[in-house]
Amino acid sequence: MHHPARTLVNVTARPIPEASVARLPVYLRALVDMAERGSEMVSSEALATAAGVNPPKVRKDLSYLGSYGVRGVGYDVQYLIHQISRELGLTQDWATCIVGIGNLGQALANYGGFAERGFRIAALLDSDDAKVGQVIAGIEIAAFDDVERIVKEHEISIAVLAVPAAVAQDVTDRLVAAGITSVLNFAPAVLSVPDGVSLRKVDLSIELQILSFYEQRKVAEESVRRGTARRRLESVDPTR
Amino acid sequence: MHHPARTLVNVTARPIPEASVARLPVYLRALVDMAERGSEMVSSEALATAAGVNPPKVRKDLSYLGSYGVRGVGYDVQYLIHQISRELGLTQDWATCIVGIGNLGQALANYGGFAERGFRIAALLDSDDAKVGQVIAGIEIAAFDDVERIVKEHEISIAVLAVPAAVAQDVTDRLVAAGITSVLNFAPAVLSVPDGVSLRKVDLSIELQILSFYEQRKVAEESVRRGTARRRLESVDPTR
DNA sequence: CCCTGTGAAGAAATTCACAGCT
DNA sequence: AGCTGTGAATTTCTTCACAGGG
Repeated sequence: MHHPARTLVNVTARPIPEASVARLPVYLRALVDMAERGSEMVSSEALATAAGVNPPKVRKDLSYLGSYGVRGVGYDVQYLIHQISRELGLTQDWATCIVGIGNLGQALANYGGFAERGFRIAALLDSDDAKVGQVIAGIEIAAFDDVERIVKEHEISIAVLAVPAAVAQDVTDRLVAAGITSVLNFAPAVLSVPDGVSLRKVDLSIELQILSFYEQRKVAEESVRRGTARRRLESVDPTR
Repeated sequence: MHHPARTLVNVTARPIPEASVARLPVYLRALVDMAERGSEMVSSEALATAAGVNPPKVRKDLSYLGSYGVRGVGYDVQYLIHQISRELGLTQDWATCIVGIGNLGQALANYGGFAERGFRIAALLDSDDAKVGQVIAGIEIAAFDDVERIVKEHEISIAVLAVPAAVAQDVTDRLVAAGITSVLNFAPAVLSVPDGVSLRKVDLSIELQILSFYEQRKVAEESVRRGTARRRLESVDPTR
C-alpha cells in the first residue's frame, strides 16, 4: 500500500463537496466504534451500513480524500480514521466558547460531546451579572463584555451560540468583531455573517415542524387508504 | 384575491421537494415576526432576506403550496402563515415525549421551543428509577417501561430522543413498537427505523466537526496567501 | 474473484429569465 | 410598472456500472 505524498491540507485540489464533508464525521464515528471493537479492515459495504448510507456513496466520499482503500480488500480502519481526522482538522484542538449560559448553554457545557474530538471549551460567556463568576462544568462564567479579550487570549475560533433569538444577531456581530470565524447557532433566528465566517445552525423547532409535515402526510395517506380514494397497489418489499 | 378550493392535504399532488419542506419552517418564523411587527404584505425579496435565502427560491418553494401570491403586489402575510402552517400540519397539535431526562433532556423539557407551535410535551420518560417521579417543567417523569401504555394513552406520535448513544437503537425499537412514528434523535448514533417512521437527527459534535473542516481550510488558505504553505510532505504512516 | 475508484448517467435542487396577471 | 409563477438551463448530488489492481 503506497500513497502519494500530500501536503498538509489540499487547499488547492478539487474541493470536497459540502454534502460529502457533512458525512465524514459520521464515517469517522462509525470507524472509531469499529476500531474499539477490534476491526482492522472494513469494506465500503460495512461502513455504509454502519453510517446509514449506501456503499457507492461511501466510496465516492472517501475518494475525494485520496485513494486510501485497497482493491479487493477494503479500507484499513486505523488509517482511515487518521485520514478523515486530518481532513476534518481534528488533529489539532480547537478552542471554543459557549455564549449564553441558560438551560441549553449549561446542558451543552456539561455535555461530553465537546471533548470527544478535540473541541476544548475555553470559555463560557454570559451578559447576566448574576451568572458571571458561577462555575459550570469546571469553568467559570465570564462577562460577555470581555469577549474581545477572552477570544484573543484563548485564541478561540469557534463560538456556540445559545442566547435568546432576539439578541442573537447582535451577539454574533460582536463575536465576529472579536475574531470568531465559526458559529454554531442554537438560537431560533436567521443570522448573517460576513464572508469568511462559517455558520451552521441547530434548530429544534424547525426539526419538529419538518417531522410534523411528514407525520401529517402519513395520517392523510392512511385515510386515503381507508377508502376515500382508489386502491393503491403496494408492491411487496421482500427485504422487510 | 380568490384561491382555488383545495383538499385538506394534497397527498396525491406532486410532492414538495424535501429541501423545500425544510425551508418552510424558516419562512413561517420570518412571517410570524413580520406579522407581529404589523406587516400585512410581503414580497419574495423581503421574505428571502428575512429567511436568509434568495428570492427565486422563495417563490419556487411557495409555488409548491399553490398560487398564494398576487402578481405585482406580493404575499398576504397572514394568509401565507395560515397556508404554511396547514401544510406543515401545525394547525393540529402533536403530542410528543422526551426520552432520556439527563442534562440535555431536562434542557429540552424546559426549552420554550416546543409549545411555540403546537408541540405538546405529553410525557417525560426515563429508565432510571431515581428520576421517575421527579417533576421537570411541570411534568412528572414516568418510567420508560410504561412506554407502550403512555404512548397509547396520550396518542403520542413524536419522540425526542436524548438517551446515551449506546442504548439509542434499543430505545428506538421499543418506541416504534409502542407506536411512535417520528423520532428526533439527539443521540450521537446512527439509528435505523422501519419504513413509515420518520427520523431526523441533531448532532452537536458532527456540526462542530464540519465547522472544523472549513476552519482548517481558512487557516490553510491563509498560510498559502502568506507563502508559508506547500511545505511538509507528510510521510504516511498507516498505523498513525 | 473481490472490492475499490471513478467516469458517465441520472436525479434533485437551484437559479435564471421572462411570460402573465394585477 | 411591479412582482409572482414557472418552464428551461444550470449546478450539485447521487447512483450506476464497470474498469483496474490486489
